[in-house]
Amino acid sequence: MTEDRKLEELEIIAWARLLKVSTRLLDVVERELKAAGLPQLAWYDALLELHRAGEAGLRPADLQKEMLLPQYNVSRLIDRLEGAGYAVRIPHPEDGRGQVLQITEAGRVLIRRMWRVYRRTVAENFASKLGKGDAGRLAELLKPLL
Amino acid sequence: MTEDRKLEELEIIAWARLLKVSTRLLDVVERELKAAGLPQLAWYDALLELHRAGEAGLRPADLQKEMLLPQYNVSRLIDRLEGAGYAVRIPHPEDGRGQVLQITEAGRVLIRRMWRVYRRTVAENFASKLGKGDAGRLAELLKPLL
DNA sequence: TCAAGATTGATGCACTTGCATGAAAATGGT
DNA sequence: ACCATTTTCATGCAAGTGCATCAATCTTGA
Repeated sequence: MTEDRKLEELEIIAWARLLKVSTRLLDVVERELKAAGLPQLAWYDALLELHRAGEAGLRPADLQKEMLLPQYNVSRLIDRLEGAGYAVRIPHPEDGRGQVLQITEAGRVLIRRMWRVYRRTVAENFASKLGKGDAGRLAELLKPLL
Repeated sequence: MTEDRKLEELEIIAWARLLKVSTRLLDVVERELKAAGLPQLAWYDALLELHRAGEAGLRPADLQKEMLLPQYNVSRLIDRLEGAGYAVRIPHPEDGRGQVLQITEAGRVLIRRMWRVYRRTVAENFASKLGKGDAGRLAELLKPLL
């Protein structure tokens, strides 16, 4: 049974703050990436998944699940990644409908360049503002929400 | 001086989790709103600001600051709100360039309808998953990030 | 084995967003 | 008072997203 009680004041505040913090930080990250002449964070996320998948590659549907994006959106994101030379589509050897995605060397280079900017931005705007041990506490608090 | 040390593992985890939780929950909220035949959350945010501004109304530039949206985006959001009858643009009496935005009665009705769905979704997917006192702790941890 | 249904991925079309720029009014320095 | 600058808001055009739907292939059950 799902609870149906009213939201407490503190719960609303926590939710609002969570929302504000994450959108604001995402905003900063996107701005920094753009300022550095780099693509959107979504490209990073996608390429990172492909990178992790390694030689075996990843199927679009799996990428979709990881990224919480609608199918058509993934399809077009791949279009652009492939167009830019950061990933390739390979026909799936066993499933004639599907394909396998792999990151290219250029893609790996891009990931590293993006990570430098990403890491710095998160360090400056997130990590450095937390007190000692707070990151761990925050992670713990958020765990049940996943 | 901004810190430049590497990110600790726990900090990365906290950041990733924060991101995941907020985007996932936002996703659910948007889906629930749509399922209820209601507009996007952005409309709620905008109308709520206008509602809070009361009789005096709000200038587009102020709305923009609150909502963290680019100027052109706010301009067009207002177009749609006005087109749908939820808000009105009134020429600013003293500043000939500007205008004042006011929520309409229909807008107030919409807010209430949206809040019911919004509240329920946040209660079910956020508040109810937190332990006793965790909302307060979460809010405290996030405070310095604002 | 074969037809019904499910799964995988792409795409046409309408709408939204991003970017650059514009027009109109206000402000500020001389 | 006047011109240059700034502020406020809108908009044309390109790019991205949402939605519905499609074609191709795979799976399942009789």
